[in-house]
Amino acid sequence: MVFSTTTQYALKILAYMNEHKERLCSAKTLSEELDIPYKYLTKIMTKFTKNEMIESIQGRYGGFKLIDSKIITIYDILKLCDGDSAKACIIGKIECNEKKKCHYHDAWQKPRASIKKDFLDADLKSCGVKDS
Amino acid sequence: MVFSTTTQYALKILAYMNEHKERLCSAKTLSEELDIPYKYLTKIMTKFTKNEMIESIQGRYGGFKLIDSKIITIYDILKLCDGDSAKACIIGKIECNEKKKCHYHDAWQKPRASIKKDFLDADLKSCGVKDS
DNA sequence: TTCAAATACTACTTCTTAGTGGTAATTAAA
DNA sequence: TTTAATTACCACTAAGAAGTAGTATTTGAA
Repeated sequence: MVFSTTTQYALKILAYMNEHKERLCSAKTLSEELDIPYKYLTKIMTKFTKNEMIESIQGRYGGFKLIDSKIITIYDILKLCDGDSAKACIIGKIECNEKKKCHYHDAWQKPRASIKKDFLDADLKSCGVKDS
Repeated sequence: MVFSTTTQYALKILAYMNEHKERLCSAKTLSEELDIPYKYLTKIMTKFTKNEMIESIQGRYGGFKLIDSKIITIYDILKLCDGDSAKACIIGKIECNEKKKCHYHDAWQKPRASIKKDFLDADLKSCGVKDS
């Protein structure tokens, strides 16, 4: 189980944008600051924009920014980049449920539930913020 | 976050072998029963054998079997197929720890701990067995 | 209105994972 | 000792993810 390169990039990018939400972030800046290949990064940004996770402003002095009103969870990010992170069955069995369990069903339940719940709770804008 | 095809195959294979530990399982049988491409399966089996996760018996009437004395956890299987499933930092930051946390550190702790603990506890031979 | 700096788009290359093909080596039964 | 069914090995192809290249489009300032 691994988070793809794209997912890791995505998480880094959004965390950076969140830390600098007062200004636009250009692809050039993001690429340099986060050490992500420029062209690959722009691809990811376009994807985010199309999925309305962020807003893009074109033309000179343009860039990207988070949408104030929008809540983005870690789960949303993973889902967009890698697909559903907490699939019901670890071995992809269709008929795997509480009544008819695959061999690994019980062992997978806790990690899976934790991933789903904790990542759905983890709003990008607040998850790095200390409780006070 | 996704379990690779190889990992899913591996989990299926070992669960099947565990359910039939009284006899040898040939690659042909495993391939047919579990619907895994034969040639790809034999590659995985060789890998398992080399890592001493299972035992292989060559020649006619040969096949594969679990080693009675050997404990195999889900964690072992994931590690062999996909690498460490519970990396310390979700975005691969080297300096990410309790003192200096990355943006996602706290959100990742519970799922990560659950994966590590519950998968290390999940012995192949007993994880599908009901408590009695 | 021109221009430079930015995003958007299309297509390609490279690398890794998944899957295939052929053959050698092994082994127990007949 | 022959044979057939098995694992082991080597090399290839196919598909998908990661990364690159070039160009079109957009846009605000000079």
